[in-house]
Amino acid sequence: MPRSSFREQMLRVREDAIVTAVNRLLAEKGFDLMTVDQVAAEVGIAKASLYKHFPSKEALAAAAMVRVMEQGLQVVDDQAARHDAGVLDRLQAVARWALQMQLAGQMPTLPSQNSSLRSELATHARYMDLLMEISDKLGAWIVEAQRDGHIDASLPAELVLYTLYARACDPVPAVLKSGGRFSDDEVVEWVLQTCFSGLSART
Amino acid sequence: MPRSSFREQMLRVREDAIVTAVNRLLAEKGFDLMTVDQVAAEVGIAKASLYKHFPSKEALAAAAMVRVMEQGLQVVDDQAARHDAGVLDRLQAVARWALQMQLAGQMPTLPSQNSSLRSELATHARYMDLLMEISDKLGAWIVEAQRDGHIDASLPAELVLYTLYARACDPVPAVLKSGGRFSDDEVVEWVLQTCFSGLSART
DNA sequence: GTCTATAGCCAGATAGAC
DNA sequence: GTCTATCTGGCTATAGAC
Repeated sequence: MPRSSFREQMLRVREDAIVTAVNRLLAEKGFDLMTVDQVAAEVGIAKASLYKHFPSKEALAAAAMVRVMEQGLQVVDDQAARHDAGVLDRLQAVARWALQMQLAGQMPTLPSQNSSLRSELATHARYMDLLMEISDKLGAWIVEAQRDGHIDASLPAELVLYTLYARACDPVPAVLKSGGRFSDDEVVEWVLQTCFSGLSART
Repeated sequence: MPRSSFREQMLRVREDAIVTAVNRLLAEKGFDLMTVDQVAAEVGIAKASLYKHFPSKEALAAAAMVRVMEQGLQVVDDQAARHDAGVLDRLQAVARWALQMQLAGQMPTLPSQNSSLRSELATHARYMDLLMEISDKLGAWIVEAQRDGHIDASLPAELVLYTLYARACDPVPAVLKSGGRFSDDEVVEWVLQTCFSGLSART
């Protein structure tokens, strides 16, 4: 329908701006402290207009989570296409991306205790699909890394996966950065090093 | 004043019950999702009575944090009194205590983004004193462990300290436990192992 | 689909009797 | 110090004009 494509494009651009604002605010303050008024103000539209695009605050957060997970899945697939790297390098590259996003203030956090948000996300098909696809792919790499002796095979693969996921909301990088004495890159590499050598097989 | 001691004792018992309820609710839902009504209901008194003991919700949380840090300081001092253990064993024992408290639902969490709470805590003398005393003592052990080659000396001591503190709010143990396939002790030891071998000196 | 204005709700905090 | 009842403000969400 070329007749409606311009309007649809405008719609997508507007919704993209909304999701960008939500993403930033979620990264800065988390879901509970983010208000819909702040989102509207940051986008520069009225609050009621927001609700024409998204039916609830939870839906706003879900949209931001979906977008960041699409980006994450892209990173995973990019790593899968590398033929020069082993599974450990790929896992590290994904964790590095998450840490860099977090330090750049672009990683939305899901304060794991909010029930309304969690139940909404659990019923969000696209979100759950992305979560499972990423988990499956990372899980396969983890099992392979354990088989090859790069990751301690006595650890449950779940523990390894959750430990990697937890880097996306690790408070340590932000606190270290706030001290002002280290660069982002230093912080990222230190955290990566302590994380992965903690998971590595005993020598 | 022996005349007033009975009343004062009752007061302390009542306030202790309040702090216990706050502690549990903070561990369960965090500061933002905990309501003062819930605290009052759990203690079995009216909300207005709470405000006779503590002037604000933030003060309630601060009291709970002070108590848990007094317990933590006690653990640190107990470890300092052990003559059979090296610094690494002592650091591990403290981290183990924090993880066990968390899995038992008794470790209050401070969702690091709330500004009203953080500013109140920053002006809370007893809280800051405890934080500094614990940090000083753990910091000394960390430096010693680095000098002795038990912890990677190329890592900033700050990073090591924050990494240990972060175990108290690590989401990994709770998620692993919720799967139901592992015991608390297994989870604690796995997390400790990955944490400390990540910090250990390269061999 | 955008806005202004407001409904409805809930949580933190307080008044005032006892 | 405890209670019941209430105030106050901020938040999500919606009504209704344009």
